[in-house]
Amino acid sequence: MTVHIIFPDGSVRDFAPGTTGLAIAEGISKSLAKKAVAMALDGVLTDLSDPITRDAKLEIVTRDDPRALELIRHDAAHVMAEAVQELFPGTQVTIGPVIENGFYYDFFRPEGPFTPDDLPVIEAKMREIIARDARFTKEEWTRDQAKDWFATKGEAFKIELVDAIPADQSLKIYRQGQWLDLCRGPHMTSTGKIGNAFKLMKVAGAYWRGDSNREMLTRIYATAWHTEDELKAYLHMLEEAEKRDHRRLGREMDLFHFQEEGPGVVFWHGKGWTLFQELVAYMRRRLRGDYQEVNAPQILDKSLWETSGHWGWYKENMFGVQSAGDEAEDKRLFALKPMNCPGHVQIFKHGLRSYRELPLRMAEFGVVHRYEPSGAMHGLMRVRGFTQDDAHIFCTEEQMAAECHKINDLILSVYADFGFDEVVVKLSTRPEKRVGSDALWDHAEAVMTKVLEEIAAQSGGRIKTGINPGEGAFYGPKFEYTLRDAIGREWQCGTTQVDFNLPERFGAFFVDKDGEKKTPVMIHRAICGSMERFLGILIENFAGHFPLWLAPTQVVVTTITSDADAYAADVHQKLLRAGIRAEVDLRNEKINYKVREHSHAKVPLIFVCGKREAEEGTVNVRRLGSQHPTGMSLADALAMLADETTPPDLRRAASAREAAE
RNA sequence: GCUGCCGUAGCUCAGUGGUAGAGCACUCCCUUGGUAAGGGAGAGGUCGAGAGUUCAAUCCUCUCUGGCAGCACCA
Repeated sequence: MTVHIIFPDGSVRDFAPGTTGLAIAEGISKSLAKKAVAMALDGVLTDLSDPITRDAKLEIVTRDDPRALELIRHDAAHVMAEAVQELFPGTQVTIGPVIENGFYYDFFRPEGPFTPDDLPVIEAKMREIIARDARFTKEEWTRDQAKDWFATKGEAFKIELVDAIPADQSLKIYRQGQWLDLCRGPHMTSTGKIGNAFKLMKVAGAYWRGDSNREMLTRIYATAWHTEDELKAYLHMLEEAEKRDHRRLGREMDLFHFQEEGPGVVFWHGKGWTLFQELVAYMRRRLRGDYQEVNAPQILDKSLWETSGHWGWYKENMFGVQSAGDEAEDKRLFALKPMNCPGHVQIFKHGLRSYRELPLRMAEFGVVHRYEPSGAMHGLMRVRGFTQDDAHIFCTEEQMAAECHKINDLILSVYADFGFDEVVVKLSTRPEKRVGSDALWDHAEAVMTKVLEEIAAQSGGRIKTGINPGEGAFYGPKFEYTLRDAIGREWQCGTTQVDFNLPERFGAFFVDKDGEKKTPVMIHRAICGSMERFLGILIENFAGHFPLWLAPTQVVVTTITSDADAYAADVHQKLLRAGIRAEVDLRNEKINYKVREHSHAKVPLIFVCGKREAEEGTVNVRRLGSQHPTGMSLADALAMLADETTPPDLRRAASAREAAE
């Protein structure tokens, strides 16, 4: 009896069953055995010391293998737990998974959470443990054995974990020196393999098992990498992300602010509002022809929200409104709208609708208010009052798939206009808490699954797709669109939600071909989602360097000496007349100073006008970030601006016109 | 909402149980300088709000409020 082992180069060798990966590595070369940290059996990472009992493809995984990174992080989590227990006896360990860019470990500490001051101490102890280079060894224990051990150690959380492991799974214990932990593995061969490219980042609270009714644990986040250079690069990336934080840029670029009296609501300044309006104007143009834009009231009687179901389900997240006058007799309770859909259904219901009107697409840049939990608020990304680029499509069931496609095309093309080409579309299926029959859900999910497949096929693989089981809205399945920004972060923005519930609740219907009343299907859809949040994403994506068509100030005209003031003012006027968002800076400051200031403000173009330019009728154009200004005639500059300030959709429209001529 | 941290000038931040300081920004004066900080002077703060301890609180305690990080939430 032998096992056939296939090596990466295709060669096959036979070994006695039970031969370990380490033995095989040693058989190949001493140096390989020394470098090996784990193996991949048929692509599955496994302990190097595991006996191989069946035919398999084998790869010896060395520390510099990309797959080893996960192991480095996981091993480091164990070492962190050991370090903490060595330094702080009485601290209980819980779980410590690998996450993107690193790992964390959750501890329970009766004496209170760790502080940032504890981190360097723990980190130093970790380096000490790593230097000891103790071997990782694996044992299989029985449940009772494990529970007894953790009971004597006072590890209540581990006992809960042991109980949570399914009966058919064996229970593995990994030892490193004197310390051990319950773990499914795999691990590298010894703690020394972790290396030194790690750093403890921050402490945070986290609920045991993610349940807000359970104990609050103290979590330590850390990052870990193959090499010091990778660690450095990661820390540098974090600094970059901090620099482009939209809250910071919003302040620096004078776009918006928040203040105490309005938690979670935005004060848009002139420049920020220009940006906002430019985005809305763009979206409006994209809707032209297909949608009718409407506007539904901001406050509506409570009863309407009872009918829609919001009062029952989401009352806690709604703002109630009524007369503030003490003497007022009208004590009717209204709600500030948290969603636009009930309003749109009212508009749909106003008058008899014919099947001929369907699909009826109703859009609104509706301002909605939601009472978000205080801890959820985050700059523009999560606010209590925001504007949705919302729309509701009333259609028949037969039209549903085509409408989903139409929305998909619009969403992808909008994202592309902002430079977002990497998009993931996920289908969220029926949640536990839901309305509607299983047959209805079966049908809706089948339709949308097919649409999803078609979306993936149409994109030629460019658009990734997936499923979020159980994540659908209570009234129907949905698509969620996630885009990736310039520094690789993902943002869920667009959504398409099929709704079999609301039209019926409100008794909305249309008259079909056969003269019968039918309930329409309603599709909720948003592209940017929240305009505020989308702008936050754009600010961070562009790091404040907006494309010219979006930039709040497109050009600043400025002078070198006051001799050119009149000329600069004239240039400024001509730019304004050409529809350019231009400012003029005639301050008695050095050109260095003015260039620096407008560059900090991220103005894309500075037109410098000196004596020379005034005499020649030219401007000296300095682009943001460029050290090499170029002179050109004012006419050329205006032509350039006319071209470069054209939004992408109007540019397409222009070339379509040309093609038609 | 939960845990921890924080709130001093428009911004970034020092500081002390005896009612406050810097740099940048702002205003004025000098300077007219060719592509990322010229010089000088001045103005600007009920030290987040309230209560308590104290002869005395920006500083210590409590409550509230807002923010930050993470968790939970996100129709």
